Amino acid sequence: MSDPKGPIIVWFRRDLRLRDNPALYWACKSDHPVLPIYVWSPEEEAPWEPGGASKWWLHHSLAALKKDLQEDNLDLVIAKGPSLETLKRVVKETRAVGLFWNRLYDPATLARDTEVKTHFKDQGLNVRSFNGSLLYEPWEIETKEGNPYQVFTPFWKAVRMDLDPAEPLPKPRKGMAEGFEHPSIDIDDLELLPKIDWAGGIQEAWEPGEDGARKEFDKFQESRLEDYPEGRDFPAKQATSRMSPYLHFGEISPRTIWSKLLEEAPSDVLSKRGNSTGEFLRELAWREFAHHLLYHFPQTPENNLREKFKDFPWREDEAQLKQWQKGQTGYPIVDAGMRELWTTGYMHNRVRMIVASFLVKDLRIHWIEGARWFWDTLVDADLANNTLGWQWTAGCGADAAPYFRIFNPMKQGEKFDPGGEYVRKWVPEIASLPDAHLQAPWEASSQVLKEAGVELGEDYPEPMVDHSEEREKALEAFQKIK
DNA sequence: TTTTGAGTTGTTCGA
DNA sequence: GTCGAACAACTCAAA
Repeated sequence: MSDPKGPIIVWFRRDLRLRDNPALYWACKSDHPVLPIYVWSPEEEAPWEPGGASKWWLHHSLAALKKDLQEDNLDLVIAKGPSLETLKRVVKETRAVGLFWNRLYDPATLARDTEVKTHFKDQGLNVRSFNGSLLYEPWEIETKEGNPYQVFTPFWKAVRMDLDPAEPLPKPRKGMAEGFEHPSIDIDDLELLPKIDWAGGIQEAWEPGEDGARKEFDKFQESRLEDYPEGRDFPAKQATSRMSPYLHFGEISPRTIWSKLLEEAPSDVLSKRGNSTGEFLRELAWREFAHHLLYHFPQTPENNLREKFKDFPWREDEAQLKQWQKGQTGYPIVDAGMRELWTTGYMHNRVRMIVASFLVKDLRIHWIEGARWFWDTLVDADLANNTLGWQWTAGCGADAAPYFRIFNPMKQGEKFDPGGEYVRKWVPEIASLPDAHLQAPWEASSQVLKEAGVELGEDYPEPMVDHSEEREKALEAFQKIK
């Protein structure tokens, strides 16, 4: 059924870019026409189908990709339906000779891709998959015993110095691939955008797509990187890289980031602490670590990595979970974070830890409830990172926070939002309180509250629980599973 | 096989 | 106000 002049299909998934895209690059290198396709099949990622914010991002990324490909005379075909069936149909209709893609590593898509690969290989197609989203393949990095690393520091020591990422591949040259016509549905037909338009805040904060990724990275490298080690802890500063959604959807590759940063810095920045380039690349290695862990421990999105946590006395409390989700806990720094998330699809990393600690330790609601909420609301929702982050906070994951590390929301607020800028932005109803009372309004005198025009329980909630009491209860709960 | 050192992001208490 | 110790014991990774 295949035709010697038939196309090679490039199956786009979470690699929505032209530069350093191995599947696209090698397809364009061949002397076949290239047919790029995106197949929307969220049910194949169950139970982690992309959430609302993620779908918003995807919509705009696909539009950007389609436009970018057009400049190379390539027409992105959009389809929906089960991947294997859809690809079978397209292969048949186009008499394709090859199918290329970049690998993914989460359990659901991995299983699907294996099935797809087997099917088309049996059909005699040239099926090739590439590494487009990691610095190393998960199976390449192992301890001397041959096991996957479960502690970050030895992992980082093992990878940082020999990491010699191949030069990022260039954008395929125009004219290398002849356009190939095939019917497509509209991106709009995928219905990725919310029915109620809640995305205004996200729209303002982000520009999805490969161009957006490069602009954001350039800005980071030029102006935010130098202050990164210090500044990244202060949510009002916006000193983080903001690369997470772009990395998740593959709009920039980690290899590109790695090589761009190292070409201007000596490689010993990786071995000593305090250098901003090294500190940031270390964070990129955390992303790598998270993806390797998910590959080796595919049960962890739902299950504790540490077995003994099965007896942890989690509480079920729908009402409290809702208060947390809506940013109505009465703890300003927590509420600020949860509202930033709801409005912009993003939350500053420092604040993610604070709100996560509050859910898991103060409320002792199961970490998976937090993971699910983040999954639906974050534009950078990523199964590997989300799983590692929540299990780390809860204490049940790899290299986890020790049981006694319980964030104090008032202290964290005073330390990392000393001028109250972040809290005032997201919790405007208490913005007139003086700095001294901003992180704990219930401790202000009635006089101070009155002057600020704040009536607790009316304009802004009383604290939903008492932090120091809950801290003690959390410590007790950990005693039980010792 | 056994031993040894070490482990992202914190808080509280008492000197 | 500042500083160091305590907060458990365990698991991992390497020697």
